Amino acid sequence: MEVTTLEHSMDEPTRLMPTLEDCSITRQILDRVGDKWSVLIIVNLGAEALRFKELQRRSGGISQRMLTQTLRHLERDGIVWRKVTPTVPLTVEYGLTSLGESLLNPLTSLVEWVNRNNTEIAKARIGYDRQHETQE
Amino acid sequence: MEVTTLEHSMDEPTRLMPTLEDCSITRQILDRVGDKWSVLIIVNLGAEALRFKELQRRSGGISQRMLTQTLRHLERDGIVWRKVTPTVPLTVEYGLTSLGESLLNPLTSLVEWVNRNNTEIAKARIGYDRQHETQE
DNA sequence: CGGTATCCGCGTGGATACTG
DNA sequence: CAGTATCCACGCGGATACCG
Repeated sequence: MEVTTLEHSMDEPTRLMPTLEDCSITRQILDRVGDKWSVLIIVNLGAEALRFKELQRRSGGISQRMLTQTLRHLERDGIVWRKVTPTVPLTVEYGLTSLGESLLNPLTSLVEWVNRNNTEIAKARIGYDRQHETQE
Repeated sequence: MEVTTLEHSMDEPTRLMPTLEDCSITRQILDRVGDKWSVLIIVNLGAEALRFKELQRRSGGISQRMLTQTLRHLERDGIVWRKVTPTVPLTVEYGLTSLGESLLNPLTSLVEWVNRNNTEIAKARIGYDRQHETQE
């Protein structure tokens, strides 16, 4: 990976800036992370492997269709595994692969950033909205 | 770096992640990060403050409308600042606030994760697709 | 230069019904 | 239980035209 040394006058030391604009694959993965349910599913599976119905219950109001779709995408990307036990009725379990586990870390730091800064963001929004409510 | 095998016993009730499903604000920020252009804009502004046109040129094929919209959202959230200099013609500069700078870190780790694992993901996709191409 | 306004196609995702 | 199939509303985002 090429390292771009940036002369930051901020308190930040040198940071390597990964080029992302040229990798279409990066865009694709980011889209996956950014879609409506992926993060929630990954986090829920991060604690333990779960069956379909249980996963659905823990994921708030996700519909059956969206849960299936999201799981298929994540399975295709090698982030979750799927194990079918042919009992009657069927038992299907989902969990994170090692790749998925490794994704949990950057994802966690992102979620933690949000949790750390959500009040500041909320304040910023209020300030912005007040300043721009000249006329409605 | 190999994945630290975090083996969660099934009876382990404690969560290793902050709960995100109950915070609607978290969902909102994640949506922002996940939308088509935000990450690209933030990373581009991470290097240096930029004027509108220059930012547009560095952001590949983003349209004027989407760039404006994305910047307004990020400004509202307190992630980027906007400075207007009333020259003729107008000079408008955008940059990251300290909040935005702090977001750069988790974002970078996420992008780096993608860069580290994109080949593995690509392989996983090929394998999945081959296994599921029963008929086309 | 740095936007806003308008139109519109297309994909995302919800609701519902049905299957193995 | 764990899906698939179908229909459809909504909003994202592109293209284009115009403004201060």
